[in-house]
Amino acid sequence: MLLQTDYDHENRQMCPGPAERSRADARRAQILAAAVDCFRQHGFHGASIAQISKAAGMSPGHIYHYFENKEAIISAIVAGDLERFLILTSEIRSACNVREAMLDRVAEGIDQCLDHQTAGLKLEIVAEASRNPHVAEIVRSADKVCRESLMLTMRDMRRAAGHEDDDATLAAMVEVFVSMFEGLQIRTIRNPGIDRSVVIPLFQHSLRALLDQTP
Amino acid sequence: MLLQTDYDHENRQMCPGPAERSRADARRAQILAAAVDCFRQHGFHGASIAQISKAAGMSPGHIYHYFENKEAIISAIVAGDLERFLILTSEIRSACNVREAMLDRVAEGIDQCLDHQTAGLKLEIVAEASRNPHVAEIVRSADKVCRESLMLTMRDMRRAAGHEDDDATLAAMVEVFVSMFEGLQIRTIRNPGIDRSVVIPLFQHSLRALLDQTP
DNA sequence: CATTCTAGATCGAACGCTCATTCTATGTTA
DNA sequence: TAACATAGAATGAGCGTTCGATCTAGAATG
Repeated sequence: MLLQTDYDHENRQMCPGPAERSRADARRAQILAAAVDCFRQHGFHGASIAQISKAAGMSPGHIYHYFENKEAIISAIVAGDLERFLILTSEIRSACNVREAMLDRVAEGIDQCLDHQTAGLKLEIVAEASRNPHVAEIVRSADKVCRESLMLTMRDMRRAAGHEDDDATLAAMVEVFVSMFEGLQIRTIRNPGIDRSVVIPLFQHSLRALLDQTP
Repeated sequence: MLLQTDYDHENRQMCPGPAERSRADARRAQILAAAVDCFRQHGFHGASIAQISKAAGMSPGHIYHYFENKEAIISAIVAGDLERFLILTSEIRSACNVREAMLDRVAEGIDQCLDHQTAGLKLEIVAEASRNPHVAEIVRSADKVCRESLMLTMRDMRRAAGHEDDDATLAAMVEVFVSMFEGLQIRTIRNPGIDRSVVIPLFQHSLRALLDQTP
């Protein structure tokens, strides 16, 4: 939803149907998929429009019908990435036993962080955010939403266990919680031989200690 | 020591003295400092030789007297970065009470990870390693040394507390341990408003749980 | 001590290339 | 026919890198 220039031009007689409503949206998705591929392989600045256009099966010039410039493609990818993350957190939040749902899904989260391709692009995005103010703003505002969602989740979880924490403590819990996962993205680059099956139980142990801590 | 082409040409009557022995080494350091600055601001591929040469106060061509090409500059920075990390871990290892030394230095480590400038460059390096095989090799071989050093440290620490762990468990402990710190580097970009004074005690709590765990 | 020599230090213009972006012409579709 | 889709060449800027010319400081020479 973010960053989608309203471009609907009457929208094909009311059928928002099958994920790709208009030809324009299909082309847009096609470009984004190709760009993700290229950015993974060469980085934001290493990948050229020529490469992306070749991967997307169209001419370089044609890309500019759908995106204002290269940075707009980057922004769209970042926005899509974070939209997906928001969906994940809202899924966790809607589970009946949130604490167990969280711990159960740790393995899934770890596997996602350990995926080399995914991790590479995520790191590329953060590195870009550390110097590109426009990307930084997208990343930070979405991160804020994610943190707030996680804070609410944790407050419920802690209340159910009889703890009442102030906001600062909850925020810190969220930071440490997220740190561990995001750190794994770096780990998988620096040590591709990491053994997931041994890391998972340790991870769960540490998370339990974090979530159950008494101040 | 790494990446220093033997370039001594008789070395000024035997005085390896004050950190910068020859003029060439001084220039080299000057270029590296300027490059670090530029890379932080624009990334490895966003920063140009022209920019770096201006920041270093010399002509573009002159840089090529000291570095074969741009990637050699990147490699030198990565190598220097990791050399410093190795010094840090060896310092921790040589403390008398290693466990307490480690927990004491958590705050220091956190502050370092939370430094926006440092974190930005570290992330740039990892992102580059995720696609540049040459950088990846430097990063991974140094990471291996660091992990081995940390494993030995942890084994001693755990033995002193009466635990005997196998290598896989120790390796996993190291991974989770390092994950938490490296994750902070991402956190400080995604949420610059992070409150260190609340995060530190939580961090220490979680680390204690990790280091003292009974299998 | 003055002069010449020389080799490294340094410069900055020039090269060839690739980039992001633009523009015009043509194809397609309804 | 009208509006949009698409191609691909053109543009100009900027890139990493090379190269020949100049500068400089100390060694060699007288």
